[in-house]
Amino acid sequence: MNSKKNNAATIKDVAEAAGVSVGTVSRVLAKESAVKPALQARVLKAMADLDYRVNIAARALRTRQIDLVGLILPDITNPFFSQLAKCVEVEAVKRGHCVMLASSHGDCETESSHIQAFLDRSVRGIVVVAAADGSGQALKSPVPIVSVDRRFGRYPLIATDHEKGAELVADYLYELGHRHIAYIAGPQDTEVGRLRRDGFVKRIRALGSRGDRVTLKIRQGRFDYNSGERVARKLLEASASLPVTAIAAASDQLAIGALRGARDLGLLVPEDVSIVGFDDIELASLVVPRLTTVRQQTDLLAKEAMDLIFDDARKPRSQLVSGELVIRDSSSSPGYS
Amino acid sequence: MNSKKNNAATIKDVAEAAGVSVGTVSRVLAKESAVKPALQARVLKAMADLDYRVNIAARALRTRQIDLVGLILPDITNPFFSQLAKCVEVEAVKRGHCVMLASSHGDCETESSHIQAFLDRSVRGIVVVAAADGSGQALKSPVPIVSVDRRFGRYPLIATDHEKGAELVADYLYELGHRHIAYIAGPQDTEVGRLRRDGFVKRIRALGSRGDRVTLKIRQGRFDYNSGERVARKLLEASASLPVTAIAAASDQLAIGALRGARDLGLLVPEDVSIVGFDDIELASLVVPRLTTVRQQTDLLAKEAMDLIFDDARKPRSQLVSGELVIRDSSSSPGYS
DNA sequence: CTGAAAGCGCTTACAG
DNA sequence: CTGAAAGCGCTTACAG
Repeated sequence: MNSKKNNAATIKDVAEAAGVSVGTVSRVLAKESAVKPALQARVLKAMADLDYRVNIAARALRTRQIDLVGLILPDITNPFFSQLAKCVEVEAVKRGHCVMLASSHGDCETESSHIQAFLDRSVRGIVVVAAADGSGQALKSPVPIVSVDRRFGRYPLIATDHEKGAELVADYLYELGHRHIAYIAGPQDTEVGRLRRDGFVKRIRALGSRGDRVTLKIRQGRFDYNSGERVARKLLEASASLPVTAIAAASDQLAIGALRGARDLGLLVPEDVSIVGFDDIELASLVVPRLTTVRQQTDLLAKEAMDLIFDDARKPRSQLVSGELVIRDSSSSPGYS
Repeated sequence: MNSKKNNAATIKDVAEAAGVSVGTVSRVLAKESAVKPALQARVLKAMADLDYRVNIAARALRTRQIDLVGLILPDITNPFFSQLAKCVEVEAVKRGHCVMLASSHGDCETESSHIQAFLDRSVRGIVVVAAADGSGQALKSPVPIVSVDRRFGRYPLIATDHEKGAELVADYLYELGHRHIAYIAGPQDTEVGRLRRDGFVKRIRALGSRGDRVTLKIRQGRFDYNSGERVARKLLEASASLPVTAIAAASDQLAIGALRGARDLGLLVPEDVSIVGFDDIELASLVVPRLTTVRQQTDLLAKEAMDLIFDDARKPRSQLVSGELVIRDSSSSPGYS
């Protein structure tokens, strides 16, 4: 019976080939512990000769840790989330980790079952964009969890300063001279939806009470293209008597839907109505006309989140990342032609 | 010393609590093997009482398998790929598996290092959209690998019938009466780019040699928005003398970029120029005007790929999924007003 | 600095 | 049908 099987080489095979103990091989694997150069060289050669690859499962069983971070998103096809996923993956790879991806489809139970699955797999940490407000309340986790964009349970949240971002838009539209404004809100059962709306509405009201009066219509949408189109249409059809000159939307997708809605009614943007979004997804600069919006710095959001997971020293706490107003072609002073 | 630690319960704890051997617990875990109902009930109760969760790493070490499939994409922010990722995730969850996501960023070395990382983690199989033509040639894998959309090495490929899809577009434009046509090709170092171009060009030439002559301009783009805009602009500016009445693009992103380019030149779509895409990403039905395109059935692509990974019985082999022409508002007969 | 050995938590022949 | 036991491939005190 040949001791050499056609299976992959193990640490034992390497130890034999190098004429050392498995402990020594393990130590050169770990890099930290000092091993005499001569032995180290022999071990390295044996590993190369045998095409040795460490067995991750065995290591995970011993150390109760694995180079893996979990990422849970409501919907990977949402361009903002896919942008975020990309950045999270980049940050994970930088740290020598892989990422496991799961979709909650906006459902809390699906979400928590995925979290449990990640925990079962001994992930190093979990990044989650919560499925809905109030999800994840009951959860206890042995590893760091950090929520991004939408808060999960009582875990720290890394998010854009939605309120301030929305204020930027309010200031901008008011300064342009708009006094008949509509706001298409995101879902009010999400914190993001509420913060953006509150930031916008409060600021507009404040401006209106100090200076010129402003009429403000608030409409409810989801975050997607279709509801943006539908709501904008109703808004613009209905406004024959008291026309709205500007629409601020809670997301770029809503705004892009609104662009469509306006177009279908034969209205020109920005001549007849200005439209402003939020997020600055890739598409925002490509639609016709290019969309004025608030840029979320996804790379920073991802980096902060991963720092929170990997920096054991740092106290885990929520953090806001500022949004930036990006002015493009979908906005102008009212009545401009 | 208390035998009860604050660590999670193991199979041994469950065995003790239920008064059976660990083998028996393992058997009820496996479900297959028959265990007497009375014992089974005791074990189940003990598991519930102790909030027992099986240790995946230990199981993986023993069985050399883990409920994990790998997914490698050139770029998750590409809407077609993110759609595909969503479908793959859904199919994986159906089969009780998690998915690991990695981005190759179009780089072959990054790609192969991710493949290796997946293999090291004992994934059940890998789905990969190749970074570039010819990538993955050298690779040997102990688990099934299947490529989707862009072939990886000599592994089976599940893809839309790009050639036939492109022919659909050629037939459609010709029948509408277009005789001055441009094609914006995808990268020719990708099979997809070549197949779509060849399908389109050959069919147009065939039609042109049998019936009315057709002038066909072929331009080179990548698959993204920006190159579509740039190329379309040059094409339409240059065509003052011999105007092009229709542009077929190798992807929706190209086509949407072309829409922008046309718009910036003051051209109306479809009145001045028809534009047709390929893929049917979500956005295609939301841009202004709605884009005529060829729909790729991502759900089917994902399902076939996963079937290939999980159906050990089935002979792994490539398969084409048909594309469907979706006619919307960006195309019409030439000279239509 | 290095080796011998225990042990992580499972699964699975092997008996009975 | 069930139990006792070996063993998957590592890491890490423990000696020396």
